Amino acid sequence: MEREQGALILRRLGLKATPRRLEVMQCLVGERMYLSADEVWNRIRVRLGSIGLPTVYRILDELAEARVITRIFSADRKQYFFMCANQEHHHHFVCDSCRRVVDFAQCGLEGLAGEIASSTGGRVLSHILQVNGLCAECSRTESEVAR
Amino acid sequence: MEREQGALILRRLGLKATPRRLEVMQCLVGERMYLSADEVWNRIRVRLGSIGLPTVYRILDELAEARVITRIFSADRKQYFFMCANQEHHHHFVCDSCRRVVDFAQCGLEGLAGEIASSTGGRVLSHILQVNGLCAECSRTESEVAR
DNA sequence: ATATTTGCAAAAGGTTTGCAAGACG
DNA sequence: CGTCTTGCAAACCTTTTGCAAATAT
Repeated sequence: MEREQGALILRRLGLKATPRRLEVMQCLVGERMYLSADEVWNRIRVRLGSIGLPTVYRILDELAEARVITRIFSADRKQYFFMCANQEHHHHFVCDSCRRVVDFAQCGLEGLAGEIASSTGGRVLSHILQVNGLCAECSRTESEVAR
Repeated sequence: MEREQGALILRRLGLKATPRRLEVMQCLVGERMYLSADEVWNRIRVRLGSIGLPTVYRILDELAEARVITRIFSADRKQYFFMCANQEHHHHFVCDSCRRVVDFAQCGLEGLAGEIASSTGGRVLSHILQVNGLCAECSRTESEVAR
């Protein structure tokens, strides 16, 4: 992501285009994997000289709120963040080994929502769907190791 | 769940059938909704006289590990627990209002796994699927209020 | 100029741990 | 009786907050 493009997104959100925000965005775009707040912090700290962890949290919250980035569910109860190019309804295939994320659109839950509604009488409002596994590369590496 | 039945489950897991464990299990069976550790604690505290919150956590961990209970994902980063009668592969329809849980089996993800594997070259190992909304009762109540 | 943003230190809050005392089988 | 459990207090660790100083527009 160009610096200018990041600034544009921020202004559209009514946020000032500060170096800290631009670095956070650039960091998340640069990675093809999800990161925790402190991982983002450690990466951009080097380049910014100094930035507080609370600031990173504040920025990540703003961006997640604005749906510029996505929170990833994790069993360790930590928050992870990922920049998705895709703004349509979609889900993530998350690699358990390298944490890379691949989007996929098909979720087939529209039909399921109808089934649940008619069988239970309730109303479906949202859903969480995340597929975990090994990406192509890690899958290959693992089978080589096994040999 | 009968007390004796709970004891049987515990013994099969190689765990001693202590009053604390039995109460935790009975509490979760009695509720048709998911509970946080401290909610379980507050409920069984009354009957046990005294029990520490760490003990509740330890018991919930053991039971979740053994898949006797399920952890529920929540946006507030707290852990919630629910006893599922159903041991087959299934998912939960969670009511956002009263937190009641309804199982459903259909998830249609077998096909999706294949699609992801063939399009990305990766391997699907697991998935998280949870549907949120309003159960029949809460859905009804809400529309009454709206009137 | 002024509202927004940030750093710092400290608090919050859920969860975990260490260890001695107690209970189950 | 020996091993598994539990209570208690304290630690942990991620995330949040308060407020004064700095910065973007």
